[in-house]
Amino acid sequence: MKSKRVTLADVAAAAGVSRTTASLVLSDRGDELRISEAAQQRVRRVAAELAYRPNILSSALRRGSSRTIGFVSDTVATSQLAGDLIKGALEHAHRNGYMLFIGETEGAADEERRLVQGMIDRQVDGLIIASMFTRVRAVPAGVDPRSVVLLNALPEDSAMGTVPSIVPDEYSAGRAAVDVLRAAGHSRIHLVGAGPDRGDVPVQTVAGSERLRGILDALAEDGLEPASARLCSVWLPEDGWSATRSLLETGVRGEAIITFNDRLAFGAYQAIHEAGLSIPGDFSIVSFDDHQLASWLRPRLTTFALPHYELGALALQVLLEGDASDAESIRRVPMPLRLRESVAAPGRGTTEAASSSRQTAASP
Amino acid sequence: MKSKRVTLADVAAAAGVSRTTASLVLSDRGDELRISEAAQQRVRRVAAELAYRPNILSSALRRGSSRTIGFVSDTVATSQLAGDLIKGALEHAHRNGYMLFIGETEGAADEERRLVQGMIDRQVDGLIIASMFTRVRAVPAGVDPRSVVLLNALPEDSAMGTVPSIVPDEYSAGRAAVDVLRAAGHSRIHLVGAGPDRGDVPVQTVAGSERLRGILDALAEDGLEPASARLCSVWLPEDGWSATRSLLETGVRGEAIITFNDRLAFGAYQAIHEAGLSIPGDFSIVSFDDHQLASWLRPRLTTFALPHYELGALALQVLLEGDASDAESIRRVPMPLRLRESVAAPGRGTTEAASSSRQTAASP
DNA sequence: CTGTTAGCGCCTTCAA
DNA sequence: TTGAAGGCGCTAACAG
Repeated sequence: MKSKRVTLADVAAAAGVSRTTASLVLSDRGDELRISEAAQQRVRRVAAELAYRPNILSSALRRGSSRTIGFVSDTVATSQLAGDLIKGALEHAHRNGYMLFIGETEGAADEERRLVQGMIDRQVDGLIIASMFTRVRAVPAGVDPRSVVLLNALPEDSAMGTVPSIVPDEYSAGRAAVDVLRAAGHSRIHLVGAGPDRGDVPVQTVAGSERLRGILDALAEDGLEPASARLCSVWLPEDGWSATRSLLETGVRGEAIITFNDRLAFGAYQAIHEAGLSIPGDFSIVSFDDHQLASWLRPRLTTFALPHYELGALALQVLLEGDASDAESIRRVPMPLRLRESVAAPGRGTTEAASSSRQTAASP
Repeated sequence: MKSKRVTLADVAAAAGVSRTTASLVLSDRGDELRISEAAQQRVRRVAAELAYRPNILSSALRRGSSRTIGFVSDTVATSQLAGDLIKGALEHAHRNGYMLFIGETEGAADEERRLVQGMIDRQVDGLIIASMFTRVRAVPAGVDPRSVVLLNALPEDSAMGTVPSIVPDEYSAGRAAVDVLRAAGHSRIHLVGAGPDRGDVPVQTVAGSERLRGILDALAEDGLEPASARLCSVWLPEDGWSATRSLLETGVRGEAIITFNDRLAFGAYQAIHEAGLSIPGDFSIVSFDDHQLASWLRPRLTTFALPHYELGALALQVLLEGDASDAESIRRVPMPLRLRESVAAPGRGTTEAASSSRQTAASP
């Protein structure tokens, strides 16, 4: 980068001491090893004057630690939902003097191998293996399990307990979604995206099955079942739209819907609005993710937020603290409720929340 | 990371040659320096068997290049719009054997200084200084201008010409937005977000003033002016909603709107729909950004895409190729048109595009 | 054709 | 209290 770099030897020479002395002073061990106050002052002053900066590469070579962490994800950096995953990890890293390498694999195993290898070649102190959506995945081969953490991913059975794992607490959020609607007085709750049985979820989505499990458990405790459920193999607005249309055709009104994510909810809003119905007057809706969209919709969408920032920060913290080998190696981070205007008491008609002046499905 | 690392010395010993020989063979200079075929084979075989990987830190120390680039942005990693900026840079880097450090400053100057410094301490070969939205900004102090590129940012006058800069071609997109509407037969074009005069843009947005300049120039060439214009100091859905409502109150119908970004367009859709009007029957809309949302709206939104991926990739390419010191140091990347269903010929009533079965503003 | 020697910049014994 | 020497892993000069 820069042609001429100031080295420790330069500082030592300019201060008239040996490299050792300069090194000790600058790593704050001068007092400990009783180096004369005068010499210390001189070294510090000269270092400041020359704007000396230790070369981390050489110190890494000598001491083993590069103060660098690798962050490898399938496609997390690019997804908006998960940008905060990186952000949490980055900020925590920088606060502690660490730098982060970022890599995206697009799900390709050989690309993952190359990225992980490239990071190890650069002597990273640890690796975060992240996934955009929560899923079960293998730990890359050939890495020291003591310095890896899975982020938004669960280890395969074989690696269970050997590698720490950070995931959102989807199960509790599922339960809480039911609680919100029950508290508003609803007992007829329709599901859009998954259900009615535990196995009725899109393939490979941990979030789906955990949310569903939480919902069914919470309902069961009140002796209830979903009023209806529609499985969508993909969770995009379009899918939410069709599922909700199909629900509307059954003629139900004044009940509640849990959509399995906010994009499905967006589609549900559109379908309900097209049918000339209103939210939350005709349907209360609760969702998951807290996509940016959720607060753009009108009425604003009640949803459980994926705690991306916290997940990312925690991953780094676990990695740095290194107390990885706890028995409790899976950490579930709470998904906070964003209580907004899409929920009201059951029954057709205008409710307090529904009486706002801006009523159409998608008005701001 | 790993406790025991295979070193070049290990390979040399196992192959029964000196470290130099091993080094030469493994860096493919064996033939050049005429090392015996037998020795080369042995070295390669042993290296493969031991899974030898050169330690890039030590080679960086010796040779100067760490095959690592620093990417510092204000808040780009977290924003969805700009995730592809990083992606473009990452992929181009990885394809060329480079690794990327990522840093986010949140716009804080001292944080930026620390991050840049942290990267230089790790001997990065170059720096990409990125901005989430296009703006004019200073080059960080103390970095070699030959190894820096500004991404989605323009250098201050003082640094103009010394540092390459990669930005979207907003001006041409502004012109092209007018062209799209003119080609559809529109001559009455309303602006939502900026205008009517060149100076009427939110502060500090290069995108705003360039888009506006392009629009006004293109109109002027046909002897036209905007039919109306509404400046919004912020470009969120809410702002587009109010501006569009105010436009609707003037009673115009069957004309065209250019919104200055897709979130404004989202608000415009909502307002038009609330008024019981349709797109593109009552209003044709053209926008900028190609936000994810644009293809979720119904009818899908015609918009000019920010070429984030290309911007990021080009930044890296310019950095690696090092032909930075061209006279032409600002590179403008075209913003491709995403022609969708939100544009039709002027005049109230159902048009071919408007006759689709799904007509409400926000239906999927 | 191959090995020896000498650093890159830092840290860490070990002597003085 | 300070300095000399050696080595982390790699590469480049220079011999042989």
